Amino acid sequence: MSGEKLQRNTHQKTAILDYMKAHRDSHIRAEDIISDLQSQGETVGKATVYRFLKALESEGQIRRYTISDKIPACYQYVGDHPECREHCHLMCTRCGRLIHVENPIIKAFTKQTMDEDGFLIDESKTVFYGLCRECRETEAAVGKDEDL
Amino acid sequence: MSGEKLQRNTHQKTAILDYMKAHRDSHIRAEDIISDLQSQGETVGKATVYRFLKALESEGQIRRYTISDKIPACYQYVGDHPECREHCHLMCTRCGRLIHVENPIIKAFTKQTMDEDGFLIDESKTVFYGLCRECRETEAAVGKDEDL
DNA sequence: TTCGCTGCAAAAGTTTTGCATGCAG
DNA sequence: CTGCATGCAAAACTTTTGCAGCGAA
Repeated sequence: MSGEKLQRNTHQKTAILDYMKAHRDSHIRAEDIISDLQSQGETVGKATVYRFLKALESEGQIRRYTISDKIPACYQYVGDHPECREHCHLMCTRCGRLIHVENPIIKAFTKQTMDEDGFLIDESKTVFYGLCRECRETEAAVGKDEDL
Repeated sequence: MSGEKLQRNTHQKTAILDYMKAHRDSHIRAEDIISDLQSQGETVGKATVYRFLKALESEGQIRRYTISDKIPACYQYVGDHPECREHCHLMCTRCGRLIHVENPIIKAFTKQTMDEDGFLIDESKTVFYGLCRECRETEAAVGKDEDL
């Protein structure tokens, strides 16, 4: 639970984690990390990226998910501190933005679900999908469906 | 919006959709559908399965997601009728069981999120992850961590 | 009969692995 | 120094596509 998977602190790991943190409000693919870091002059191979991404995911620092058909897997930084996982997230299916929400209503729902269904919700894993304000406004203005 | 993508009704499509409905309480991979249907004597190729799965997903009848590192993509039937999407789901990360929940608390949360953040939640896409009663009991009894 | 659907196999992508070398501790 | 981590390239998978033939309407 308090796992230290980073047995050695390499500049590759630092670069990847920094990248994830810097892009915490958007969805990024493994490929993005690789090409962006490499064009920044960082030496990093895809094997390292995939390996470290997987390690971070099992530590709970990042989350892996699918937004659309076109993008099989993307990753997002969700926080390394326990309190960062005490809330749930809203993800915009249009722009990929991730919004953190801490809301007592969800706590009430979590409790009720446990009482009625015996189901223990892990809030940190919960993501509400929908459209953020900006995307709704854009969509309303354009009146179109262009997906990403 | 009222799409009829099934322009022709073939036994392959029927078999795939029936399979999805029959297994609506668990997570299944494309590969499972292919091998299970084929061992039932159904002639169905993987191209057809992937094509139809994608069509069903864009229609909203099934949902695609990732549970664990080991399983990149799994699919689940979530209903073809509009009212079926008026609720959200609890998914057990241990056994993959999907539980349907209709709860006024969530409606309140949806409304509040819209008022405060301008974020329009699509409830039908929402999944709460956690442990179902059975898996919690099993886990408590075994006191172990074996994942799926 | 028509033309959308299917299966096959090849192609395109994505992720993992083996192994020699590099570098953090 | 020691041995975990990295990069490369090949392997293993997953998903998509082209195309000829099938079969539902």
